[in-house]
Amino acid sequence: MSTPGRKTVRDLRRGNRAMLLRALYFGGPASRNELSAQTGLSAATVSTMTGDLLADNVIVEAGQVDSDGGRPRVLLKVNPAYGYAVGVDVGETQVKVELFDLEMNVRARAHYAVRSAKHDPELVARHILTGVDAVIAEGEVPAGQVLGVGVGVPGIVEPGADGLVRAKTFGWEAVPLGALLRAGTSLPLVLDNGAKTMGQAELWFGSGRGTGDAVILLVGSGVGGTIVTGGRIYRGAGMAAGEVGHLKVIAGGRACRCGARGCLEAYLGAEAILERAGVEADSADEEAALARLLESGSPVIGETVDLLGAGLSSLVHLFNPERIVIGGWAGLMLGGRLLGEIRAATAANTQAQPFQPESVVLGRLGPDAVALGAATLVIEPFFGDAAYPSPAIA
Amino acid sequence: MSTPGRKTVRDLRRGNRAMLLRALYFGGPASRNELSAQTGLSAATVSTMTGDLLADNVIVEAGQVDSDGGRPRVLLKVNPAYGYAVGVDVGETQVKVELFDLEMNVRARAHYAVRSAKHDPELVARHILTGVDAVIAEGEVPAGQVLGVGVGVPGIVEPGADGLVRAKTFGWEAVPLGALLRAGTSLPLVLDNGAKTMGQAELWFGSGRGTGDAVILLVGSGVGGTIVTGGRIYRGAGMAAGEVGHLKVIAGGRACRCGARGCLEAYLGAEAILERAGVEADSADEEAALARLLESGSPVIGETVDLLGAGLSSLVHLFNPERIVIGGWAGLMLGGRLLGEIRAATAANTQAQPFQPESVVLGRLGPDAVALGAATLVIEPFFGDAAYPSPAIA
DNA sequence: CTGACTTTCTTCGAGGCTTAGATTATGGTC
DNA sequence: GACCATAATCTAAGCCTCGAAGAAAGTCAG
Repeated sequence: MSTPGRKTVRDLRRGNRAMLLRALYFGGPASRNELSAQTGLSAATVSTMTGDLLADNVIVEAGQVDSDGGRPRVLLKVNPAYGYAVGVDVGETQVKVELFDLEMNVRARAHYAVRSAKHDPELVARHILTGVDAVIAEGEVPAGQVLGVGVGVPGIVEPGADGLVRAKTFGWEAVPLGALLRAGTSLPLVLDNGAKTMGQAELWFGSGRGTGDAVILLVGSGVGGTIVTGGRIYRGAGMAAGEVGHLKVIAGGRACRCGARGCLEAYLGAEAILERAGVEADSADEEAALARLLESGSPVIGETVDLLGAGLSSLVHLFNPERIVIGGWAGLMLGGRLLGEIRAATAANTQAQPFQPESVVLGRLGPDAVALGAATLVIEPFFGDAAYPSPAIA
Repeated sequence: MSTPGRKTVRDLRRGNRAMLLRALYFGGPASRNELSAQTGLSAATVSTMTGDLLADNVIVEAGQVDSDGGRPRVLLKVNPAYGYAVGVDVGETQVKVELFDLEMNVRARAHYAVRSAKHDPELVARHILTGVDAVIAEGEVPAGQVLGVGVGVPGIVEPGADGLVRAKTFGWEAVPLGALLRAGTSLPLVLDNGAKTMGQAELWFGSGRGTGDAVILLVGSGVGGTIVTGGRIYRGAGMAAGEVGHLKVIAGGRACRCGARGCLEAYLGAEAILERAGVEADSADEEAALARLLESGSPVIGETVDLLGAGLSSLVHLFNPERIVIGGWAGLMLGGRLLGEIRAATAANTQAQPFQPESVVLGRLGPDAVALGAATLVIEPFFGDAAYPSPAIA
């Protein structure tokens, strides 16, 4: 058994405070009275608590609204300028650094091209660090108000202070990216898999919004995923859960770049699809090539849909999710034209009872959400009880 | 986002009380002092809380132990006679009803043979109800002390008051077993999939003990499973999660009795293995037949191990579990001789990083644990904050 | 313009909770 | 028998949330 193990009477207030902040953050502006109804807390408690939060400048007033013949209600909202978070997307071709306020409006950006196929860890770290300084300067944010830096990387991030990253596609074998960054900044750092940061973005602001149990698929050049249980990203015992790309669909089948055979990623990512169709394309023109292939009516596409359906069926039977979100540029391209076929293929592989075809939907945020999601990782502790496994912190 | 939403100061005590009971239940007898250390609660709190629990008769003293030259410590333990739970295993060939005390000692049993392939729901319900009365009478338990009846059934149990069960193998299509039982007893009822009740048993008392994230496989005639996240069984949005048997291993492959193709269960359960080997056997002598097949060195066995390895690999990549437990009579038979091969097959399909071959282990409880696990479902609320999705309650 | 009414928000006392520190209980050691 | 060590309980203090009562800030009829 695990130990939820809450303790003192003070944790109680922390928890309730977090709940109230969540209601305010995701439910938009609300009056004290509405908050009381939403959270179940008494009006008295809401009153003292909002008093504290206002004093701390975490929330601010946001206008008034008349009430039928009574005292008008004062609306409250989270103060977007209370703090800022930096989100970083370490991608195949570039490093993107963006500064967000608490409402996740972009305040500044910095992009650095990276020569494909050559991902020197130290260079990447340097890009990130200069980028962080640049966006903070450009965004004109007071020094103490940056809450932290979230970094979405390919591959698996090991738990631990060094932020060890293993990413086959980058040729990274236990690269201590966390330590490299730690040496150059004193801001709080959070590292996580890019597919998970993107999943977090879809969960908070996109198609996953409001769901407690969901699977979010990121189909780009390769395939990644995020599993949501109980409204939170599930990371497993060693932060490596949710590797949907290496779900087996045909045991002993096509070789995958991970070294094994028959993984979903051996059939589904843009790279695998193009290879299977015999199309040559380097990562720069994958997008155009995939679009052409889709138009051409190649049988490879039909096979791909079938295999995706089989994979989704496995996910349905294992997780019984409320929703399945397909994202990533290739996923959106495929799903944009073939969502009906994908749903049908899934249904064909799945017992009717637990599966609703309409639960398979497309992502709403586009492929740029990795940095956004990485920034939310920095914000998340605000709204949580922190009694959950968190991404690696360096 | 989900809403942990704890509220009043009273929930706090309930939570701490549950934590303390858990420590006592799973950690065996302990002194107040040890409890204080284990739970992190102050000695004073432990003192008042144990006072309450003693007054309520939930715990009892269990002897003394000298301490180096000081006041001897008084040991406390959960009172096994505080209450009793009935566990029911609705199996293919029989209905087993067993009465347990809080320490999960069996106090009485009643078994009812069921003619194979004919599972009249009303008959099953009648067997259960007579069985419940019989074991309570035989166990000589005071009327008010039976805490409830837990029932492990094949197939999927829908959430809701009627306890709707869907079990293809029984030909049950939305059978309201909960309602049928409700009509015949006023005891609290809990229904869940038999693979999950067994998983719960392994989690609490068997090979899964102490793990927070685990996958427990039940391989019998068919294949079922239990997924454990955060120390609790994960049930998904509609109680249907963890259907490991319908994980795809070869998309478009062999037909499964669920109607789809390529499921793990189309290759792995005793039924599927024997079919693939061309052995005729009805459910009564499946066990002997499988044993013979294993001795014979049939190539089917090697294939089976490979496919099991592929399936486990999928589970590793999705859940990153701390441990994988293989249980069920066929699973134990297979794993008993071929555990090394199974581990190797899994490793061959899996990236080295997140997977430790030794994390695949055999179950420790044998196939009789379904009823035991069902009874624990009745006990579980005692130790929990109940703010988690629970099995269907009728 | 005034007074009644409505609705929102704040204040206050009560009841609970956990904690730290003092106190009592219970044994051994010299 | 004096002294010490450890275990368990008692007491006072500080938080927390809640319900009820009161204050605030409008509307609306006459």
